[in-house]
Amino acid sequence: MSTAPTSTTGATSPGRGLPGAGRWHGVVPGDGAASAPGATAAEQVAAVLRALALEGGLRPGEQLSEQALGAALGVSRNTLREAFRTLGEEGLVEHQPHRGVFVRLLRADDLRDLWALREVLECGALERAAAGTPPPPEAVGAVRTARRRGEEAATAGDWRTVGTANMALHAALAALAGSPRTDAAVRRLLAEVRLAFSAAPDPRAVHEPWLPANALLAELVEEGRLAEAVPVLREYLRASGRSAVASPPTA
Amino acid sequence: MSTAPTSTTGATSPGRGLPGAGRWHGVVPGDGAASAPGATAAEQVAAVLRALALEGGLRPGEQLSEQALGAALGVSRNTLREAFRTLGEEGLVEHQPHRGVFVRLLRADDLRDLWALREVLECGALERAAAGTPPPPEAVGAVRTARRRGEEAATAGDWRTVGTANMALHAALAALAGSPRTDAAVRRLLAEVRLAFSAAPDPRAVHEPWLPANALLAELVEEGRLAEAVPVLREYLRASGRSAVASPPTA
DNA sequence: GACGCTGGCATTGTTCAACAACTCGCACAA
DNA sequence: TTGTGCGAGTTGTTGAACAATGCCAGCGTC
Repeated sequence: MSTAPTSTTGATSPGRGLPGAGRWHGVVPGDGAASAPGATAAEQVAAVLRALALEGGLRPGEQLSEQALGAALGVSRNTLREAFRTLGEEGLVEHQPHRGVFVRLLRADDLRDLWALREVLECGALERAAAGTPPPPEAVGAVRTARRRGEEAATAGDWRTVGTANMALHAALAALAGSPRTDAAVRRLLAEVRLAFSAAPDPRAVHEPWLPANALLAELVEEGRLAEAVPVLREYLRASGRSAVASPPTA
Repeated sequence: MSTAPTSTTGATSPGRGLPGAGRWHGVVPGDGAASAPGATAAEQVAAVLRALALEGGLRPGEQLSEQALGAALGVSRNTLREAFRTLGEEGLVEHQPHRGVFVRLLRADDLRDLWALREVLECGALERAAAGTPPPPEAVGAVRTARRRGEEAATAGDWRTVGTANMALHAALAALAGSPRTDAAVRRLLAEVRLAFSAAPDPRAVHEPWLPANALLAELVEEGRLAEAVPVLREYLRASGRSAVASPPTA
């Protein structure tokens, strides 16, 4: 299991310890990974690291040294620790007491678990939305926007953005239920899903196949046919899960 | 540590001081809420505060002062902050930047949301358990144990423990699916549920009515009739949710 | 009297330096 | 080869200090 080549650099490697350490400096100030200006430093740091992990800037299994990262990001160890705790609850990093914080490494079992729970949560949310009062226009708009963004990015060949839009679409579908706790749970799961995809060598192969299904789902939602969207989403997730498990990210 | 005035802090605060502040001292040392000895201080603090919040030791809406609490618990502000972060992710406290952390206050909408998601998650987990391979004996044993504990506590008239066992039973039911992420999500939800119940004036009225349903569920599970347990659990949760919303905790 | 402003004050946010506690790799000895 | 102790390095925690923010009371104005 410890086949991870990155683990060897765990202790002290002045030159090669942290891959692309210097780049963090360029990421810190006013990075595109917008974090609210009013946010605290810990939240900003968490946002930066989240973006980094989700875009493949951090290798799964890699250890995040408090001292090195704190220096690179220009924050104190205490602030960095608060950010770590936030990311830990999101499932992006793993905290091992007295050992350190490691970028989460997802295995086949994790992927199965992830997709199984997604099916329960997302389909459950959509079912609730279908059973209750029609969702507000903004919620439907979010679905439409996510679909459009994904298709535009696909046209532009920006497959990583397609992946982002894809996650946004699923979040928007779940948000139709109008349940803040469902939203939070789905957000957590999708963060892990993105982490799993972040290491994919060919983003296009990962994201492109689902564009037609996304379009169908968005159209059903826009037409208010939520009940019909539920089985579509369920089949979608099952196929997607099989695909993800078949091509494990940590080949 | 012995510095427990807590009155000085409220010097300029004519409105509301910290209700029951002095009681913290009695709970801190070797409290029943056992936290693993190997755990870090931050985790121990989180465990103490969690137990306090769940047993009504902290009033919903109450502000948790870093300085006062840190002094009372004998830890530094930084450590306390880490514990706050943990509890915040569990939904037990709410962190408002530059204002402080407050014990979570659950409103009627929160209760509706909570129970709706419980239905999706718990029933979804049970359905999955029914569809897959039979759960391991330990998982079934956990259900049996939780049921027994609840009934014993009821006989003894210890209704707060009945509530705890009740939550454990629901967690055990969801755990039959064998999904770590489902377990984590359910644990989070149940923590909030316990928080909602913590302020109940009459624990018996809250917990006693569900003992028969618990027994039925446990028996179905022990006999391997998981599929039959699903609708039972669903009706259970709907009735329980109606009851909880009908008698809001912050009457 | 009601409203808006401007202070002071308490609390939170963050940093820093230091020490304690722990893990891990490595040399050494049986 | 195996076990053990040592030492370096990391994480855990503290305490103090300062900055930034929010709250509240007092004041003046309308």
